[in-house]
Amino acid sequence: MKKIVIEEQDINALQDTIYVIGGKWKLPIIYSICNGNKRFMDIERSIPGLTTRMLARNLKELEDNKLISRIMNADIGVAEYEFTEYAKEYGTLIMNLIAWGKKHRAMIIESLR
Amino acid sequence: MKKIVIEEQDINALQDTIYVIGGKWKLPIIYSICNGNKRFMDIERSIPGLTTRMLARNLKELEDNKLISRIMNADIGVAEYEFTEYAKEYGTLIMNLIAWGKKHRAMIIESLR
DNA sequence: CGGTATCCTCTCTGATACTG
DNA sequence: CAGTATCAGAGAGGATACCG
Repeated sequence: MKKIVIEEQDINALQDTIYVIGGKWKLPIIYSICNGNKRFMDIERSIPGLTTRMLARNLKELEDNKLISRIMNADIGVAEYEFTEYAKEYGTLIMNLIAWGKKHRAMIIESLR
Repeated sequence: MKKIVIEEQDINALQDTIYVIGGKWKLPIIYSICNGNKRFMDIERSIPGLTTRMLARNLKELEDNKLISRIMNADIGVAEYEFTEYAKEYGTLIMNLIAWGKKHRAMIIESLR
Protein backbone atom coordinates (compact mmCIF):
# COMPACT_ATOMS: atom_id res chain seq x y z
CA MET A 1 0.00 0.00 0.00
CA LYS A 2 1.55 3.19 -1.20
CA LYS A 3 1.32 6.34 0.81
CA ILE A 4 0.52 9.66 -0.81
CA VAL A 5 2.32 12.67 0.56
CA ILE A 6 1.58 16.05 -0.96
CA GLU A 7 2.70 19.44 0.28
CA GLU A 8 0.48 22.48 0.32
CA GLN A 9 2.48 24.32 -2.32
CA ASP A 10 2.12 21.26 -4.53
CA ILE A 11 -1.63 21.73 -4.46
CA ASN A 12 -1.19 25.19 -5.90
CA ALA A 13 1.06 23.87 -8.64
CA LEU A 14 -1.49 21.19 -9.39
CA GLN A 15 -4.34 23.67 -9.60
CA ASP A 16 -2.27 25.80 -11.93
CA THR A 17 -1.69 22.80 -14.15
CA ILE A 18 -5.36 22.01 -14.34
CA TYR A 19 -6.31 25.61 -14.92
CA VAL A 20 -3.98 25.93 -17.89
CA ILE A 21 -5.69 23.17 -19.84
CA GLY A 22 -9.08 23.32 -18.12
CA GLY A 23 -12.41 24.69 -19.26
CA LYS A 24 -14.65 23.58 -22.04
CA TRP A 25 -12.63 24.51 -25.11
CA LYS A 26 -8.90 24.42 -24.36
CA LEU A 27 -8.40 20.78 -25.18
CA PRO A 28 -10.51 20.78 -28.34
CA ILE A 29 -8.50 23.80 -29.50
CA ILE A 30 -5.22 22.05 -28.74
CA TYR A 31 -6.49 19.04 -30.61
CA SER A 32 -7.44 21.16 -33.60
CA ILE A 33 -4.02 22.77 -33.79
CA CYS A 34 -2.49 19.30 -33.43
CA ASN A 35 -4.38 18.33 -36.55
CA GLY A 36 -2.78 21.03 -38.60
CA ASN A 37 -5.17 23.92 -38.24
CA LYS A 38 -3.25 27.14 -37.88
CA ARG A 39 -5.59 29.96 -38.73
CA PHE A 40 -8.38 31.41 -36.60
CA MET A 41 -11.06 30.55 -39.11
CA ASP A 42 -9.81 27.00 -39.59
CA ILE A 43 -9.73 26.30 -35.89
CA GLU A 44 -13.16 27.82 -35.40
CA ARG A 45 -14.75 25.76 -38.15
CA SER A 46 -13.13 22.54 -36.96
CA ILE A 47 -14.83 22.70 -33.56
CA PRO A 48 -18.63 22.52 -33.62
CA GLY A 49 -20.31 24.91 -31.20
CA LEU A 50 -17.26 27.06 -30.61
CA THR A 51 -17.91 30.78 -31.00
CA THR A 52 -15.41 33.43 -32.08
CA ARG A 53 -15.59 34.98 -28.65
CA MET A 54 -14.57 31.85 -26.79
CA LEU A 55 -11.95 30.96 -29.37
CA ALA A 56 -10.34 34.39 -29.09
CA ARG A 57 -10.36 34.23 -25.32
CA ASN A 58 -8.95 30.72 -25.11
CA LEU A 59 -6.26 31.33 -27.69
CA LYS A 60 -5.15 34.32 -25.66
CA GLU A 61 -4.98 32.28 -22.48
CA LEU A 62 -3.01 29.52 -24.15
CA GLU A 63 -0.69 32.13 -25.56
CA ASP A 64 -0.27 33.75 -22.15
CA ASN A 65 0.75 30.35 -20.86
CA LYS A 66 3.27 29.93 -23.67
CA LEU A 67 1.66 26.78 -25.01
CA ILE A 68 0.93 28.28 -28.39
CA SER A 69 2.38 31.21 -30.25
CA ARG A 70 0.61 33.67 -32.49
CA ILE A 71 2.51 34.70 -35.59
CA MET A 72 1.13 37.58 -37.57
CA ASN A 73 2.15 37.16 -41.15
CA ALA A 74 2.00 40.69 -42.49
CA ASP A 75 2.71 39.59 -46.05
CA ILE A 76 -0.47 37.62 -46.47
CA GLY A 77 -2.38 39.49 -43.78
CA VAL A 78 -3.29 36.49 -41.63
CA ALA A 79 -2.35 35.23 -38.17
CA GLU A 80 -1.17 31.69 -37.56
CA TYR A 81 -1.13 29.75 -34.34
CA GLU A 82 1.24 26.94 -33.55
CA PHE A 83 2.59 25.01 -30.59
CA THR A 84 5.65 26.26 -28.84
CA GLU A 85 8.60 23.96 -28.23
CA TYR A 86 7.70 24.39 -24.59
CA ALA A 87 4.30 22.80 -25.17
CA LYS A 88 5.81 19.91 -27.06
CA GLU A 89 8.05 18.97 -24.14
CA TYR A 90 4.96 17.96 -22.21
CA GLY A 91 3.56 15.48 -24.67
CA THR A 92 4.39 12.63 -22.31
CA LEU A 93 2.49 14.17 -19.45
CA ILE A 94 -0.51 14.69 -21.70
CA MET A 95 -0.32 11.06 -22.76
CA ASN A 96 -0.26 9.97 -19.12
CA LEU A 97 -3.37 12.01 -18.43
CA ILE A 98 -5.10 10.50 -21.42
CA ALA A 99 -4.17 6.99 -20.32
CA TRP A 100 -5.51 7.69 -16.85
CA GLY A 101 -8.74 9.11 -18.23
CA LYS A 102 -9.33 6.02 -20.36
CA LYS A 103 -8.69 3.58 -17.53
CA HIS A 104 -10.80 5.66 -15.22
CA ARG A 105 -13.73 5.73 -17.57
CA ALA A 106 -13.52 1.97 -18.09
CA MET A 107 -13.43 1.44 -14.35
CA ILE A 108 -16.45 3.66 -13.70
CA ILE A 109 -18.47 2.00 -16.45
CA GLU A 110 -17.55 -1.43 -15.10
CA SER A 111 -18.60 -0.42 -11.60
CA LEU A 112 -22.07 0.54 -12.82
CA ARG A 113 -22.83 -2.82 -14.38
CA MET B 1 11.47 18.48 -32.30
CA LYS B 2 8.85 16.14 -31.03
CA LYS B 3 5.52 15.82 -32.70
CA ILE B 4 2.29 15.71 -30.74
CA VAL B 5 -0.36 13.36 -32.00
CA ILE B 6 -3.66 13.17 -30.17
CA GLU B 7 -6.82 11.40 -31.21
CA GLU B 8 -10.27 12.84 -30.73
CA GLN B 9 -11.29 10.23 -28.18
CA ASP B 10 -8.17 11.09 -26.23
CA ILE B 11 -9.48 14.59 -25.79
CA ASN B 12 -12.57 13.20 -24.13
CA ALA B 13 -10.47 11.06 -21.80
CA LEU B 14 -8.40 14.09 -20.97
CA GLN B 15 -11.42 16.23 -20.21
CA ASP B 16 -12.71 13.46 -17.96
CA THR B 17 -9.43 13.41 -16.11
CA ILE B 18 -9.48 17.13 -15.57
CA TYR B 19 -13.08 17.08 -14.49
CA VAL B 20 -12.43 14.45 -11.82
CA ILE B 21 -9.81 16.52 -10.03
CA GLY B 22 -10.85 19.96 -11.30
CA GLY B 23 -12.77 22.76 -9.65
CA LYS B 24 -11.88 24.95 -6.77
CA TRP B 25 -11.98 22.52 -3.84
CA LYS B 26 -11.18 18.99 -5.01
CA LEU B 27 -7.44 19.29 -4.64
CA PRO B 28 -7.48 21.06 -1.28
CA ILE B 29 -9.81 18.32 -0.04
CA ILE B 30 -7.52 15.61 -1.35
CA TYR B 31 -4.64 17.38 0.31
CA SER B 32 -6.50 17.55 3.60
CA ILE B 33 -7.28 13.84 3.57
CA CYS B 34 -3.64 13.19 2.68
CA ASN B 35 -2.72 14.96 5.86
CA GLY B 36 -4.71 12.62 8.01
CA ASN B 37 -8.08 14.32 8.22
CA LYS B 38 -10.82 11.75 7.99
CA ARG B 39 -13.94 13.31 9.41
CA PHE B 40 -16.22 15.86 7.78
CA MET B 41 -15.64 18.46 10.46
CA ASP B 42 -11.87 18.00 10.42
CA ILE B 43 -11.66 18.39 6.67
CA GLU B 44 -13.93 21.43 6.74
CA ARG B 45 -11.93 23.20 9.41
CA SER B 46 -8.62 22.47 7.71
CA ILE B 47 -9.58 24.36 4.55
CA PRO B 48 -10.25 28.08 5.00
CA GLY B 49 -13.22 29.36 3.03
CA LEU B 50 -14.71 25.96 2.33
CA THR B 51 -18.40 25.70 3.20
CA THR B 52 -20.29 22.61 4.28
CA ARG B 53 -22.26 22.69 1.08
CA MET B 54 -19.24 22.57 -1.18
CA LEU B 55 -17.48 20.01 0.96
CA ALA B 56 -20.48 17.69 0.91
CA ARG B 57 -20.82 18.03 -2.84
CA ASN B 58 -17.16 17.50 -3.59
CA LEU B 59 -16.83 14.54 -1.27
CA LYS B 60 -19.74 12.95 -3.08
CA GLU B 61 -18.16 13.52 -6.47
CA LEU B 62 -14.84 12.11 -5.33
CA GLU B 63 -16.70 9.14 -3.91
CA ASP B 64 -18.63 8.65 -7.16
CA ASN B 65 -15.29 8.56 -8.93
CA LYS B 66 -13.98 5.96 -6.48
CA LEU B 67 -11.10 8.12 -5.33
CA ILE B 68 -12.26 8.19 -1.74
CA SER B 69 -14.54 5.96 0.26
CA ARG B 70 -17.00 6.94 2.95
CA ILE B 71 -17.18 4.62 5.90
CA MET B 72 -20.01 5.14 8.33
CA ASN B 73 -18.92 3.97 11.71
CA ALA B 74 -22.18 3.20 13.45
CA ASP B 75 -20.53 2.47 16.76
CA ILE B 76 -19.24 5.97 17.30
CA GLY B 77 -21.79 7.63 15.04
CA VAL B 78 -19.37 9.36 12.70
CA ALA B 79 -18.41 8.99 9.06
CA GLU B 80 -14.81 8.72 7.93
CA TYR B 81 -13.35 9.37 4.54
CA GLU B 82 -10.20 7.77 3.19
CA PHE B 83 -8.45 7.17 -0.09
CA THR B 84 -9.22 4.06 -2.03
CA GLU B 85 -6.49 1.76 -3.23
CA TYR B 86 -7.55 2.86 -6.68
CA ALA B 87 -6.66 6.46 -5.89
CA LYS B 88 -3.28 5.47 -4.53
CA GLU B 89 -2.30 3.81 -7.78
CA TYR B 90 -2.16 7.21 -9.39
CA GLY B 91 0.22 8.90 -7.04
CA THR B 92 2.88 8.98 -9.74
CA LEU B 93 0.61 10.76 -12.17
CA ILE B 94 -0.27 13.33 -9.52
CA MET B 95 3.42 13.87 -8.87
CA ASN B 96 4.03 14.42 -12.58
CA LEU B 97 1.29 17.02 -12.68
CA ILE B 98 2.73 18.78 -9.67
CA ALA B 99 6.19 18.78 -11.21
CA TRP B 100 4.79 20.24 -14.41
CA GLY B 101 2.88 22.89 -12.52
CA LYS B 102 5.99 24.00 -10.66
CA LYS B 103 8.13 24.21 -13.77
CA HIS B 104 5.35 25.98 -15.57
CA ARG B 105 4.92 28.57 -12.87
CA ALA B 106 8.65 29.21 -12.74
CA MET B 107 8.73 29.63 -16.50
CA ILE B 108 5.83 32.08 -16.54
CA ILE B 109 7.32 34.15 -13.73
CA GLU B 110 10.68 34.19 -15.50
CA SER B 111 9.06 35.33 -18.74
CA LEU B 112 7.49 38.31 -17.00
CA ARG B 113 10.78 39.71 -15.71
C1' DC C 1 -9.85 37.52 -42.08
C1' DG C 2 -9.39 37.97 -37.36
C1' DG C 3 -11.03 39.47 -34.09
C1' DT C 4 -14.21 43.06 -30.14
C1' DA C 5 -18.32 44.62 -27.90
C1' DT C 6 -22.70 43.82 -25.97
C1' DC C 7 -26.13 41.41 -23.84
C1' DC C 8 -28.06 37.33 -21.97
C1' DT C 9 -28.29 32.70 -19.75
C1' DC C 10 -26.92 29.16 -16.92
C1' DT C 11 -23.89 26.79 -13.93
C1' DC C 12 -20.87 27.03 -10.10
C1' DT C 13 -20.10 28.89 -5.80
C1' DG C 14 -21.14 31.42 -1.28
C1' DA C 15 -24.01 32.58 2.88
C1' DT C 16 -27.13 31.13 5.90
C1' DA C 17 -30.54 28.41 8.17
C1' DC C 18 -32.17 24.09 9.36
C1' DT C 19 -32.41 18.78 10.48
C1' DG C 20 -31.77 13.71 12.02
C1' DC D 1 -21.66 15.52 13.88
C1' DA D 2 -22.72 15.32 9.25
C1' DG D 3 -24.89 16.86 6.41
C1' DT D 4 -29.49 19.17 3.31
C1' DA D 5 -32.36 23.22 1.70
C1' DT D 6 -32.89 27.69 0.04
C1' DC D 7 -31.68 31.92 -1.88
C1' DA D 8 -28.43 35.15 -3.98
C1' DG D 9 -24.10 36.57 -6.40
C1' DA D 10 -20.15 35.88 -9.60
C1' DG D 11 -18.22 34.10 -13.51
C1' DA D 12 -18.08 30.98 -17.53
C1' DG D 13 -20.10 30.42 -21.68
C1' DG D 14 -23.48 31.49 -25.80
C1' DA D 15 -25.77 34.58 -29.53
C1' DT D 16 -25.30 38.21 -32.24
C1' DA D 17 -23.65 42.49 -34.16
C1' DC D 18 -19.99 45.22 -35.38
C1' DC D 19 -15.00 46.85 -36.71
C1' DG D 20 -10.09 47.53 -38.88
